[in-house]
Amino acid sequence: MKKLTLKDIASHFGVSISTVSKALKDSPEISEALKLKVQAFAEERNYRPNRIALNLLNKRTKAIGVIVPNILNYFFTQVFYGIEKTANSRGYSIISCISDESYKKEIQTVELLGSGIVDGLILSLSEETQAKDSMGHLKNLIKNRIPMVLFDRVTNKIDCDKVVVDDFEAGYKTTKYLLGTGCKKIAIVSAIFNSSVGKLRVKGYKKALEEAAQEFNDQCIVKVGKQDDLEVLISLLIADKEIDGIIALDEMTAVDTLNILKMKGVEVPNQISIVGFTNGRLSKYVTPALTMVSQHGQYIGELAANILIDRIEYEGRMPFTTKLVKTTLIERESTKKLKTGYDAPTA
Amino acid sequence: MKKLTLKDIASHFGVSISTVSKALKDSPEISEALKLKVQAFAEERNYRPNRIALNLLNKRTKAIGVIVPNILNYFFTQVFYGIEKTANSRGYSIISCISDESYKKEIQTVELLGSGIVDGLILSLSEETQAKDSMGHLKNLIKNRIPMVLFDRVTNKIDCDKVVVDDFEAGYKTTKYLLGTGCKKIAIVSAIFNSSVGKLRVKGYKKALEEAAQEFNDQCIVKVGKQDDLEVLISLLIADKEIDGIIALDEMTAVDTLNILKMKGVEVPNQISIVGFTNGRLSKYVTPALTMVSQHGQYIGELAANILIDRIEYEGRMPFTTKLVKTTLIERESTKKLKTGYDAPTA
DNA sequence: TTGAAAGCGCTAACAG
DNA sequence: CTGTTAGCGCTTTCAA
Repeated sequence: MKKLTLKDIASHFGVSISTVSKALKDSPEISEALKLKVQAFAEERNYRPNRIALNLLNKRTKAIGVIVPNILNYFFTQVFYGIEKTANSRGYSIISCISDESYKKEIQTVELLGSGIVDGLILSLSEETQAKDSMGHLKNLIKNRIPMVLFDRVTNKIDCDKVVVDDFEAGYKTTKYLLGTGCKKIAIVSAIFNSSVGKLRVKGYKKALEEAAQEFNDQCIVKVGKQDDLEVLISLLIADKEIDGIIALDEMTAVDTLNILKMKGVEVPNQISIVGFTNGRLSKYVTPALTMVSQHGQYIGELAANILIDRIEYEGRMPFTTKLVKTTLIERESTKKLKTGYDAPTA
Repeated sequence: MKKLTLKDIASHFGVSISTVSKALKDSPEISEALKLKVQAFAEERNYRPNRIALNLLNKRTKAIGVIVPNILNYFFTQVFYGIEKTANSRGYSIISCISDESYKKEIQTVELLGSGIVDGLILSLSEETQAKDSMGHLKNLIKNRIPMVLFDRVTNKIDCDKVVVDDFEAGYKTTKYLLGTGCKKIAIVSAIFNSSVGKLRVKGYKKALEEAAQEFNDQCIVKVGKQDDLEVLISLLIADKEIDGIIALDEMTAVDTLNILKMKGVEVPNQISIVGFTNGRLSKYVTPALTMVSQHGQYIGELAANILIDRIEYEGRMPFTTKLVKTTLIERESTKKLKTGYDAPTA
C-alpha cells in the first residue's frame, strides 16, 4: 500500500482533488454525506497530508536546524535537550547536525540547512572555525535572510542574535573564589585555548589576579592539545611547588587532573584546590567531589530556541540581542572553605 | 535580499526558467556565454536550489528520522552519535526527536516524521510505550511503507529491521561472572523493569542461577520506580546479609548504589560486588571504579543507520533482519578477581 | 455543492 | 541553443 495522496482519494470517489481537500478540512462547502465518506476512507487508509508539499506551499517548514560541535560533550547535550524541549513545545521539530569541531563539516552542514529545509538555525561554532576565524558560510546565511542564533562559541563578525555564557565573569569569579579560600598561586588548564570561551575565561582570571595585585605568569596557563599527555603537563606544572589552585576549563580535564594529582599523592584540596568548568555528571561522583562552574546548558538551549522562534514568527525587524547567561559556582569538596571577608558568589 | 529562485535569475536575464536550470547544471545545450553569465550571477547572489522543491520532485528527502527516549542518557547519546556519523557519511541528514519516555510524545513524533519529511526512521521505544505495549502508530508507518529500524527497546509486534543488544546473554554472562568471582547471592537493581531490555537481563540472570543450581529468589529483584528512594530499597535489600553481589541495570543506579553502600560502610567489592550496565562516563571515575557491561552504543547506531539506508536505497524486498550485538564486560575494581576454572568472558 | 486553475520551486521530456 | 509543458502534492481563489 503506497502512500495515499489526495489524488488517490479523489479518483477513488470520482470527485476532484480540491473537493477532497475541502472535505478533509471539514469545509462547509462540502455536503455532509461526501465529507463523511471521504473522512472515513482517509482515516481507514491512514491518510496523512504530505508535509513536503505543504512546506513548499507555505514556504516554511516549522523546523529549526541545530549544529553543535560535539554531542558527546555533556554541555552540548544539555543545550540540545533544552532546544528540543522548547522547540517542540512551540510546534517546531529539530534537524540536528554535528560539526565534529571541523570547519569543513560545519560549512557542509550550514549549506545543507540553509537550503530551505529549516526556518532558522541555532549553532555553536566548531573549534576549527573559531581558530580559522572565517565566517563566510554564515555571512551567506545572513544574506539569504535565514534567522540564526549563535550560542556559546560565537563571533563578532556576524550580526545576529546570540546567547553566551558570561565567561569573562566566570573566569573572574572563579579566580576570586579560589583566592578567597586562601589560594596563592592559581593555574589554568585548558583544552579549548583556541575558543572564544577559553580566552574570555583567561581574561577574567587575569583581571582577578590584577585586582589582587598578583602578577600574571604565562607558565600558569597550561594548554592541552589533542596529542598532549595531560599527566606530563601537570607534572611540569606542579613542579612549581607554589601552585595551590587549578582551574580546569572543561569537566573531563578537571576529573583527569584530579586523578593525576591523587596518583601523585597530592592532597586535594589541602595542597591544591581544583575548580572545573561544566557541571556535568562526573564531577559530583568523583572523590573528592569537584567544585564546578555550571553554565546552565539546558537554560541556554531554551533561551536560544525561544529567541529564534520569536524571530521566525515575528517578521518585524527587531534589533539583535545578545543574552549573557551568568554561571553558578557549585561548591563541593575539591576546594577549601571561603575565608571571611570575601563575598560569596551568588547564583 | 530574499532567497533567490530560478525565476528571479530567469527574469533578470530575460530567459526562461528551464534555461537557467540547465545553465546552472552546465548542460551542453546552453551556450557558453550564457552559462558563464548565469553561473557568475548565481554565485555572486549565493543561489541555492530549494531543497524542499527537490524533495517534492524526487519524492525523497535524504533525511532520516531518529527518535530516542532520552538524550541525557549516555547510551542513547552514543547511539545518536553513531547514527549521525554514518548517516552523514552516506549523504543523509538527521531529524532528531526525543520521546522523553512518553507514549503520547512518541506518537506525535512518529506522525510528524511519517508525513514525508524523512525517507526512513530509527527509533527506540519509550518506556511508556513498552509498558502499554500498543504499537498502532508504528503499524501505520509500516502500512505506509516507511522503512524503519528499531533498536535496543524493540517489540515483536512490529515486523521490521532491528538492532538489539544481546541482553539475555549479558544478564547471563554478568551473573556467571559474579558467581565466578565467588559471589553466593546476587541481587538485581532495576529502574527499567518495564522494558524489554530489563526483562531479558533478568531472564539471563535466572538462567545462570539455574545452571549454578541456585534458587531464584524474588526478593533479589529490586524494582526502583521514579518515586522510590533508592537508599531505602538498598537498605532493605542488604538487610539480607547474604547478599554479596549486585547487578545494577543502568549506570546511574550503579553509581548511586555504590555510593549508598559506601555510606553504609559496606566494603566494595569485598563485602558486596557491583556490576553495572552501560559503560558511560561515570563508572570509570568513581572509587572504586565500577565493573561495567558495555553495550557499544556507537556501534549500534552505525549498524542501525547502515541497515536503514541500505533498505531505503535498495528497493528490493530483502527479508527483515535482527542484529544481535554482544556486550562486553569491562572489569574494574568493584568486583573481585575471577577464581580459576571459570572461562573469562570474551569481547 | 463541486470543480478548474494557478502556483509554491524545480526538473526533464519534448518542441521549436 | 532556448522555450514550453507537465508534474511532484497540496491549498486556495474563482467559476460553474
